[in-house]
Amino acid sequence: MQKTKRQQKIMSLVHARRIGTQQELTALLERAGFVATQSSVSRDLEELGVVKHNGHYTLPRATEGAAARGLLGLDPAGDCLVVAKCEPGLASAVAVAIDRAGIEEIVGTVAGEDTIFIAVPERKAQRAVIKKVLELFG
Amino acid sequence: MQKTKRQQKIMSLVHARRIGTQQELTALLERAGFVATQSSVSRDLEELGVVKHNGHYTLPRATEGAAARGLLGLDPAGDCLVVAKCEPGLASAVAVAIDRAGIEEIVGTVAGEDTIFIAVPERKAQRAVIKKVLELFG
DNA sequence: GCCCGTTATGCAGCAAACTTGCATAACGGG
DNA sequence: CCCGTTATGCAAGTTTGCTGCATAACGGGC
Repeated sequence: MQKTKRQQKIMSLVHARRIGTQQELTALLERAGFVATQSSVSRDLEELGVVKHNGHYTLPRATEGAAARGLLGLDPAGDCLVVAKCEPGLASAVAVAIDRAGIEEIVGTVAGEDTIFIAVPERKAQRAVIKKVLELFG
Repeated sequence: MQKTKRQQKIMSLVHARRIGTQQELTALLERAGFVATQSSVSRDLEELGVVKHNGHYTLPRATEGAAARGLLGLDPAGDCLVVAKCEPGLASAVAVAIDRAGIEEIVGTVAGEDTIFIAVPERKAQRAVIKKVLELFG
């Protein structure tokens, strides 16, 4: 099974260059010896949590603006959770900001010391929420 | 798949009575509606970490050690959550210990008064996390 | 050492889950 | 409304997991 290695390659490619389309990424993968279709690439990006931002794919890493406000990272978990990592003690403040944004896909949030659990209805909403929260803190 | 339920039954049986052999346990299981061979029971005991001590099977020291440090139980919930029950007031301390362990499958944790939610990426990771946390507190 | 009761394990068969490509639907900018 | 791009239902092929059978390995008692 080459899925794992292909995804690793995708991560390094996404990190190294500005990739605008899945077709482009598919071609780069093929040049690296990983033959796959756009379907698979789409699913890989989904699993890896890579999002398209400003016209190119990028790791869902919190921006400087977000870090300045306590948000360090966002990760999907299962189908219905998004986990936000925050600087110690700031999770509640970040959660309040997220709650106030009134993002429709969010069912509810729970904040601990440095972590927030954000409940969403289903997988599709995870990416939307990650994107919107990043925008909120960008 | 009845493996999980069978193992739960094994745990309750081991907790409730003095069971001296796997044959005996197999018979008790069958009486409870779980038909399985000694092979499977052997593998179950291995997975559950049940050991033979003083001539009968007993729950591993790991659990006792864990209780001494505030952790009372671990249960999967849905596909992406593991719920840890703790002694009142100790959830945060237990959560800190879990966080510090740096278990790779864990996406994030949120601690309440006596309960911790542990987010994992998917179902497969639940078992791994439960096992690793138990080892941590053993 | 030799039995014999007990436990562990290699192997094969079956079932469930995963991965993938194809075709096509859904989305979104212009 | 188009068209480039991305997501997804479906089916085929593959992998992984669970199980029982047969049997090997272990361990206490003699």
